Amino acid sequence: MDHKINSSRSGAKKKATMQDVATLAGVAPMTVSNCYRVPDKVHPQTLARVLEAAAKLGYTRNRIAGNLASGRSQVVGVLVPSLENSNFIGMIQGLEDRLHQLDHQLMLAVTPTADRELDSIRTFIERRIDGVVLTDVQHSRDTVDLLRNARLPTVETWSLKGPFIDMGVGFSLYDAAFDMTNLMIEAGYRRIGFAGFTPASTERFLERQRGFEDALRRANLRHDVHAYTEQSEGFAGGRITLNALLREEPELDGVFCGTDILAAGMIFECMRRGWRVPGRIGIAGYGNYQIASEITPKLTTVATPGYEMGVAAAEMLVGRLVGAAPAPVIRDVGYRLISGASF
Amino acid sequence: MDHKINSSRSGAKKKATMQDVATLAGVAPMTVSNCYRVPDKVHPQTLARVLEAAAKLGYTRNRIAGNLASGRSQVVGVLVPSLENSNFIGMIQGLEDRLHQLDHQLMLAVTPTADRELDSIRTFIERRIDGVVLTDVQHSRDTVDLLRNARLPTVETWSLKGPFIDMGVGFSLYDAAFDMTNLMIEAGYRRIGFAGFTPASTERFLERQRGFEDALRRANLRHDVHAYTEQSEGFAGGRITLNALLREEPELDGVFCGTDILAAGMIFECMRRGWRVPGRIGIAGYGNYQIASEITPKLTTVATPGYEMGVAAAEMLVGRLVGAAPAPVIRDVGYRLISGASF
DNA sequence: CTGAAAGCGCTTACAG
DNA sequence: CTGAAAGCGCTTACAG
Repeated sequence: MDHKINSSRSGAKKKATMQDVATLAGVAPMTVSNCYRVPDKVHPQTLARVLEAAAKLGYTRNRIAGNLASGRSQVVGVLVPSLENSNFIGMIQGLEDRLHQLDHQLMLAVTPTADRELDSIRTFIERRIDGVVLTDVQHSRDTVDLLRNARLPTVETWSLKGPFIDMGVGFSLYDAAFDMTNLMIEAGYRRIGFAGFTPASTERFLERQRGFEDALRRANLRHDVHAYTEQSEGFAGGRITLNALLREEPELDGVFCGTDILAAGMIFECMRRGWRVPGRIGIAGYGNYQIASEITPKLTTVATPGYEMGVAAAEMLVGRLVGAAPAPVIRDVGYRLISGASF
Repeated sequence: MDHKINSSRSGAKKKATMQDVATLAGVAPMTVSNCYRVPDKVHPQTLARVLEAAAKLGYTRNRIAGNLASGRSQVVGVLVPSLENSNFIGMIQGLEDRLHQLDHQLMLAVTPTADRELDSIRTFIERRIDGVVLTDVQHSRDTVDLLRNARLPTVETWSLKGPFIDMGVGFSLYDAAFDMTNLMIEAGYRRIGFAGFTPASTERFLERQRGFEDALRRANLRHDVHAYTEQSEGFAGGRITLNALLREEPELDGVFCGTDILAAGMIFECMRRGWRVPGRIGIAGYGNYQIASEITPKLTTVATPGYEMGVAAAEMLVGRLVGAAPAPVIRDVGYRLISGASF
């Protein structure tokens, strides 16, 4: 036998193949294959014999070869614009967990720009991934075309609206804000303000703000107390917006903050003023960032369902691959209100 | 031609192959292959003709087939115990960035337990990854054996000490703490305490504490002012340890906190007391968490080089694969002191 | 610079 | 429950 091909790892024993296992077990290679793919359909004694032979040889199946023959890679690609955002991390975690259970693997690409997204998708397709998970629904024309032409099962996340290339999963920012605001109203708050960032995430903030306003409107309460600050202000934005809100509504008794960073910053500011939270003022957050549970009082906040979205995306993709009944193409995974002590 | 094999995607056009491109371009399949692998060695005119044919057919190479033929997958696996820890995220980011530049892909597994780690490595090997990056140097006997027997290029991270299965990359916690403490000493601080968590991360904290103590010892300063708290206390740990340190050393003028969470909590406590930071007291952090730059004053802290570690791991792995000169097996990526305004 | 031949290690649809 | 034959789409070492 000629081992030259193995030259780069000249010291390595050649890996055992299915053929080797078959020979040792006294069966055909296909039977070995059956042992791994459909063990139920193999006679228990045969199965035992084969597995023993495999163990003796230290055999590990080569799924690359299997992929080529079957046309399925059991790999799903996920693209996120950044790893800084804990929402995306949660989604990756959900994907990984569920995919692992479903015997699929996760290939990750970080794609801060449209070019890089396109590039990574192209590479993923060359690697014959079975499906792809995209962040958000804004993608270049080229990306959309590429995905469509390849007929690659695709899930877009963080939106319920689309337009979707294929499938979508998300939740309603509006509903989340609406519910949270109602919770504050039910708790007795009557003069509630909204604090948000500007202008970066305008679209996403607007949806929250509409939910906020509609809840107040329905309760016949004042719904036009808003304040905005730059994202770059960090915690200081909490002080800035609190001051602004108080100027507009001196009787302010509650604030719905568009993110936990603002909420935390506002709590720090209240601490500085000697205001009790709650008591003097109630504060709601959004995002369930790490700080939400570290701060005192813990924030009552909205958990964005990154993890759940990842799980759903994994299920939608694998469901499609195994050819189950055509599942719904858009999934609403909802959200959770995390109950803290900040109002 | 029989298309039945394609049954699960019956509507799909069959994908073009290298053979198809070759036929259209009037060359041999191998020449098409050459166009992709070694374009420099192909006559420019031939190259152009082939690429044109490929474009016309919407051809995308099938790297799965290439992998099988070449024995190289150009995929690197990374295993992290959790995605909650921003240090690991940084490492993944570094890996992904560098790997992308080197035309390799990243497969990710989250492995909170030793069993899951072993399981994922097994799957990775079945997928014939070219190398693997592990978190830390504590791995089960089975994992070590599996990796050794497979002769899979392996990099273990976050340690300089090993013992390593193969290669290792890390930095010195001791040096980082030593340098930071010296910085405080040079800044004029004379009664510096150390605040840490207990008992979770004992080993890693001890290394920091030794660096801290040696720096003070060298300057003939008191080096036995320590306080510990539970990790679960979050920011409150800053208050707890500050109080404890003050009981031991009423003249305390500085604190080196084992993590930014403690440092931030301590700043909040100082805020509450009306103490200026710095001025009344100087505070150093560790970890360069997100909060380090969000808080006022910004923390002077140690940046753990997760990103750099990922980059280094990518280079070590790919370097090994292309068979470059046997590179050093252990790499110290150092650390950076982030200069804030907290002392 | 170009290419013929063999082979990478599996899985497929099916018959027995 | 078992297996013969063909084929998945590339890359290899080499000769010309």
